[in-house]
Amino acid sequence: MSRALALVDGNSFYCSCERVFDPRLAGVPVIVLSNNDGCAIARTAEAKALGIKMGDPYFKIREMCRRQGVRVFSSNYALYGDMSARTNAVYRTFAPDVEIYSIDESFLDLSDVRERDRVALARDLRSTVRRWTGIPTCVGIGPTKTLAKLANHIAKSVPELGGVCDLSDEAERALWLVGISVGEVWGVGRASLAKLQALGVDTVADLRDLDPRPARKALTVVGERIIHELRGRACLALELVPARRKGCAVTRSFSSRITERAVLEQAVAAHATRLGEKLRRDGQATDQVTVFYHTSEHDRGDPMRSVSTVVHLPEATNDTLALIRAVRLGVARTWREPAGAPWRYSKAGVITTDLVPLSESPRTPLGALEREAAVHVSVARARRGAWCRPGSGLCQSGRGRRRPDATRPRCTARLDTVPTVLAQPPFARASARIAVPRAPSDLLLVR
DNA sequence: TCTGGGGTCCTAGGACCC
DNA sequence: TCTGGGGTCCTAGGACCC
Repeated sequence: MSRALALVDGNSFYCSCERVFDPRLAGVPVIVLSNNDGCAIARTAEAKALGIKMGDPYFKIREMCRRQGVRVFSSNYALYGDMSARTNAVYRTFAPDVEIYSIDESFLDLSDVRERDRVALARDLRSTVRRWTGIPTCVGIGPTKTLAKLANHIAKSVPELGGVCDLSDEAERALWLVGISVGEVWGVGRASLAKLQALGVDTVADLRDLDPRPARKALTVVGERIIHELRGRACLALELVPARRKGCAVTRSFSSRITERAVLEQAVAAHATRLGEKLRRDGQATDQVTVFYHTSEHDRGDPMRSVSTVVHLPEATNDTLALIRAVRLGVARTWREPAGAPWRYSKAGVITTDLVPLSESPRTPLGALEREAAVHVSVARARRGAWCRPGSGLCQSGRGRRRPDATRPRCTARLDTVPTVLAQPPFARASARIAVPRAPSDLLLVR
């Protein structure tokens, strides 16, 4: 039996969750906003038809929403998480092997289902999920994850398919691939799209037929994997056991700009508290916390400041009080009283990137090496327009799906690096790393 | 002409995802 | 007035070691 994966995703998932609990929202444009009601992160088809884009700042569309009768919701992640669990419970009654890929997407292993029965099963799955949870879904089927994703994209964009698309058949698949832009492929973002277009690659079929070796030069091994996946050769495995989380962050924009140290300290303490909750829930711990805070890149003309500092803890912990002490220390080491116009900070957060299972965290070793925490403070003049958050790994121009503005200046902020030795002696952590044998080929992630 | 060589570890930054 | 909050993986290059 041939390998077959289905990607099932909830349509406009957050909006659909809201609709489950208020049937009057059916047929009405609905959007859900990000934290602080900053921008639109979920839109129903009716809202998309009004021209509302993913990530649109709410203040720019507020008036239009009012005029058009768009129902607007703040996000409610407890609700969405609960609904996600319900949909996955239904998926498991159709396929025992399910990888939960995101809050609204799961891969199902349909390899044991006969090829001619797969579409019917997918239709049954859709209607059952709709009946039992109220959530509308689409299903894409293919021999690899990348093709299942693409099939799901087709299922969503071609209404005649009734929400299900099966790309198992190679000849039929080839017909679809010539008509789809390469930018729709999972893993091809804005930067890769530009490189591919320069190589004369416009459609998914073009990419499938590209020689993998030059592709690797332009797009790294990731691009080479995509090509093999598009040809039906699986490079990405179904991951049934969720991987241990490697990092954890709690960050928030302030609802309004802040200038006072006490307010900042309160905020980072709250973030540290939340961080401790997340770590304890996962049975993880950390021995270093990065604290950052910065002014807004949108406040051109204001004095700008971006701070990121690493605070080392004596031993790995997930204790709230220890984490709060650490982040307050981070603020104490970096806070500056303004000489002139105050810095108006827009966002703060705490990040850990080196989590260990609590059971593995070693006791403080005697005579351990002292380490230094470097405090990076960048001061960028607004008129120069340069801006980044050094040391945080969170450069605005390079991360996430933020940065639609290609003209935004790159990170050229001047860095003043001020090494700071903490009063509390930091300690090196005995290595908890376990050597993992390398896969025979770096291409194949399938086990 | 020519400045050792190779391995590992770590970090910063880029790119992508939802 | 008002522009999200998380994550992952890959590569290059420096530090360090023998």
